[in-house]
Amino acid sequence: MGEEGVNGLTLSEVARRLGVQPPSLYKYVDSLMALYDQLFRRGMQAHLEVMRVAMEQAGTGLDALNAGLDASGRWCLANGPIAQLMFWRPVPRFEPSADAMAPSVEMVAIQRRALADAVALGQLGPKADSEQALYVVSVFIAGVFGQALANEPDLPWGTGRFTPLLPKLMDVLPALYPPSSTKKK
Amino acid sequence: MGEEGVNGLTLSEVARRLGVQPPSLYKYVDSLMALYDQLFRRGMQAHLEVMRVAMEQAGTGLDALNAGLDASGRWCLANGPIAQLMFWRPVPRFEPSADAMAPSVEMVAIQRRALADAVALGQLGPKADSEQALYVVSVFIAGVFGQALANEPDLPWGTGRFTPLLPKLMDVLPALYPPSSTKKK
DNA sequence: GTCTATATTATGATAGAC
DNA sequence: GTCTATCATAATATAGAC
Repeated sequence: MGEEGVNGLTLSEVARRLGVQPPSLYKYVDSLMALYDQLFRRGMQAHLEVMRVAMEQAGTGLDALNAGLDASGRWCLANGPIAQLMFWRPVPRFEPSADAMAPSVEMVAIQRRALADAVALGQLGPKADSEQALYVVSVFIAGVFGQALANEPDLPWGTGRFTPLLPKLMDVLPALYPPSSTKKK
Repeated sequence: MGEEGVNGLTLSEVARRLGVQPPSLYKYVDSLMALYDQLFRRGMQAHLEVMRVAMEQAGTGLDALNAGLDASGRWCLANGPIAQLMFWRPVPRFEPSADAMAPSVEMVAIQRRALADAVALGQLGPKADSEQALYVVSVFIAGVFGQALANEPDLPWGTGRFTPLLPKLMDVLPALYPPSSTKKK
């Protein structure tokens, strides 16, 4: 997928690199689309786990959210093609199964919780406890990750022109959702 | 490209839809990659023109920048697959020619100029007259456009969950690059 | 400027031997 | 669990007739 594009994956090439004949693969996978589904499922699971651990270690509220996005960005950049498969859907006739999508639902939930915590802590105004705020955060991460992957895919997270911008962008969240009082965490 | 993904374009399918045999196409185009280059070049040209007109009509500084990004977003969403070809590079062995890239260079220049104007007008602080500020803006547009195209590709610009966020994000630019004095445009 | 015919290469998938 | 053989399909591209 890295060499030929995400939808350049073929069972023939997989077989070639495994030193095996193509029909042998059908003992392990039902079809090419089933293989994509496996890659999608495992990717979603690994990504969720990485994010969850980072957020739990960081605490609550904005700290957790920032740590989670940082971990997410690192994982996505380190797993470029899988992340593209997960978040950009570049394979026309591939629809992930409900099973494969499950971790994604959970991921949204923990981010939503972090936003609610940030509001409870007075880090953000009440409007940040919303779907819209979640979309804003998703735009930040999608923008940074997308630009990094398209323009400097080989640079590690935290270097280059784009990935260092994510913390700066997260710092303006309070400008978008100003806390009413001035109490700090 | 819309139906099969950007790199699902084939000369055979083009011929099929033109009601023509595949070899006939070689009178008009040297190769599949040359066809991609034409699509890229014309797309870049049209996109630049749309942006330039919108910015000139809107005035200078942040007004021009906002109008340009709005026009850009509309164009990209209305020309999804071409925009993907232009900004995401989803075709592995395709490298746009220098000729095809030329409008892109000009596009960066006019955005840079709008940022400099915004600083001169006191709308943004001096640090906004920088490459970094350009990257921030590109992250905004890439994030919004990417999320819109991936999640709600058929909704027009200005509707849905993501594209209405772009003006709100542009509104926080002064929080990222605060003007030193408080003079307004 | 269009066509037929063809070369070359590749794919996903199945049947069935071992 | 791996293989060979095969089916059906598709792609880019060229040669050369008309």
